[in-house]
Amino acid sequence: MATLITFEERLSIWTTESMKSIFGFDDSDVHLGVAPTNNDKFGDYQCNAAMELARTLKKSPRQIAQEFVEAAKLPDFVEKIDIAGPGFINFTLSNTALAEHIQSLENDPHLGAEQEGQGKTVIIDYSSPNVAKPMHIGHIRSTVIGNAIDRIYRFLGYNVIADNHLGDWGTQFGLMMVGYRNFVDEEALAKAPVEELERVYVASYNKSKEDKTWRDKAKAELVKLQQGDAENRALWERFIELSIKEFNTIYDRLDVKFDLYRGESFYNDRLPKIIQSLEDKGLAQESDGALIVDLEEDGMPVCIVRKSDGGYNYSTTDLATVEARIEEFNPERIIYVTDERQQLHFRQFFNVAGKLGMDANLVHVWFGLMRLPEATFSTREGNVIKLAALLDEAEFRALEMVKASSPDMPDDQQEDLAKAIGIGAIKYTDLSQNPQSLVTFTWEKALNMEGNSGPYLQYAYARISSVYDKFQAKFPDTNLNECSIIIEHEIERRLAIKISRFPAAIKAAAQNYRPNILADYLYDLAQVYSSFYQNVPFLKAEAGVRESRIRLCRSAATTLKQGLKLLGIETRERI
RNA sequence: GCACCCAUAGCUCAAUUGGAUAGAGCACCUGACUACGAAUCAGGAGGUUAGAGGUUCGACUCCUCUUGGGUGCACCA
Repeated sequence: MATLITFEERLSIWTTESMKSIFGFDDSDVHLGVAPTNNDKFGDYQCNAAMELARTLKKSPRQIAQEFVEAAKLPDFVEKIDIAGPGFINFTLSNTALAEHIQSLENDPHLGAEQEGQGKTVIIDYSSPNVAKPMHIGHIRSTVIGNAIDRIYRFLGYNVIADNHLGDWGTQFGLMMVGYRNFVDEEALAKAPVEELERVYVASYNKSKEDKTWRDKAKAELVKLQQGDAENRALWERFIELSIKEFNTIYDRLDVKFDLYRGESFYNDRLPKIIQSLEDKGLAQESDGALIVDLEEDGMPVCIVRKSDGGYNYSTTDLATVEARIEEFNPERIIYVTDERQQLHFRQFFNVAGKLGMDANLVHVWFGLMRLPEATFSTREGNVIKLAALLDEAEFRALEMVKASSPDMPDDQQEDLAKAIGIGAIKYTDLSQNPQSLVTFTWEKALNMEGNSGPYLQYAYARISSVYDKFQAKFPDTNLNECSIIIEHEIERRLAIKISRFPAAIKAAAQNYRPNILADYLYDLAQVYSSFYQNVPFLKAEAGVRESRIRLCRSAATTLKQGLKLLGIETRERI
């Protein structure tokens, strides 16, 4: 297994130790390891330490590099070392070592990725739609990004608990109760439950604005619900049940699975205790009838933990949620995936959690809002796109494409393929950009099927699969595992290097909570593969070279498939 | 008013977190299907990284200011 350590790690360990012994120091702030080069003409990995060490060693960077190169004994997997520019030390791996490494990766289900999460539990809180409101385009990012992070962490060996923290509690339910009893259309409810519930809510909300008795009635129903009134409770449970059922149809289409569906209401019993401990610690104080935590010292506005009417709000619920999660799961980390508007809230509540001594590493992964080229999405403007409609459209466009390019394929296979491609396109669009950037929604971009897109990757995968199958049909007696990979051609080398960097991409994506790092990597990999495919023969290559190239293809395919799976994007052997 | 975020090719986005000549896709131009699958490939053109200072061997990246946009800021979550 030792050979599965990445070249980057092996080289970094080696340069670090060599630097220390050659120049005689024990520890240093300087980063002595290597990084991948961004251009193959500089070799495969570079070490930049010489420049940084110039000051402390009082020598020129070139001189430091020179002394290092002369004194160091190269590891056997390095073919070449040279100095360039101001003092970059560049390393080129040996082709033999590279080939052997790729071969050994084939036996590892994790393709060389270190199982850093063994024995650690991580809770990921994502998607979290509100009960009785249909999921719309604003929910896609939390769901898709959260799910990719979920998959990546599982892959790294973490015990991941995916928790859908539904918005199932709050003042809106009073309005829902009265609205439901007066306006509901049972037929519409049977057809599209959540849409009808939303309509009911909006109608009730509008009426409450001009009708005070309506408002009072809603409030009374809310109090009854909170006090456990059986009838209201049953109705509320029905809202939740209908909502989850409908959300699940979306999650099924997106291949998203949660371990828990614990809404805010799950933590209700704990809220008074949270308030109590805030008061016991002298953290909370009365202000205008509300109970607040003053965060001025920490440079933030006050955090309200109990409203002047005695009700609790989401900061309190979130605190209780953390407390409960720590007690039950003892997580090493809790990751929240929400949009950027909640940054202040999370900073406040993380701060208060710390003051309460809650011992968990709380991380807010925020992403930029999705907007239209001309405006923001808003319910009032009526320009919101429902998530179901978005997925329908994606599958529809993909189906047209499949029918055009594979007219002879059976209908059910065309449909299955269209789903994989359509959903893949949507997910990839979202996952291939930095989460923390404002996203402008266009149908053209969301459903892009060419160039840097999900379908491009799926297509590359299908082409490899096809070649591989043809090879097996033509040479049924060849056992590829007995045929060595031989790296000679420049494009073979590029592909092998690319494959060997999969673990680094995964690691960076996990560390930064940015699936786009993985998406970028996979796109690069697919590009190198496509170039390989188009520029050198393999089925038609001479024996020996042929098997080597097919085996390299197989490695690329495995990596591509695994990587896409971690983004939640499906692959098909035939497109 | 205060705080957070953003600004990169005509458009949509990257840039291994401070490294070498800032890269992709779309659109535009040129070339490659009688071929292991053209949803592809090979190439061309396109940049004062919003602007001005600073930090250092080195800045799209860090600091300060300016401009332009987004989002929050006491009882909705």
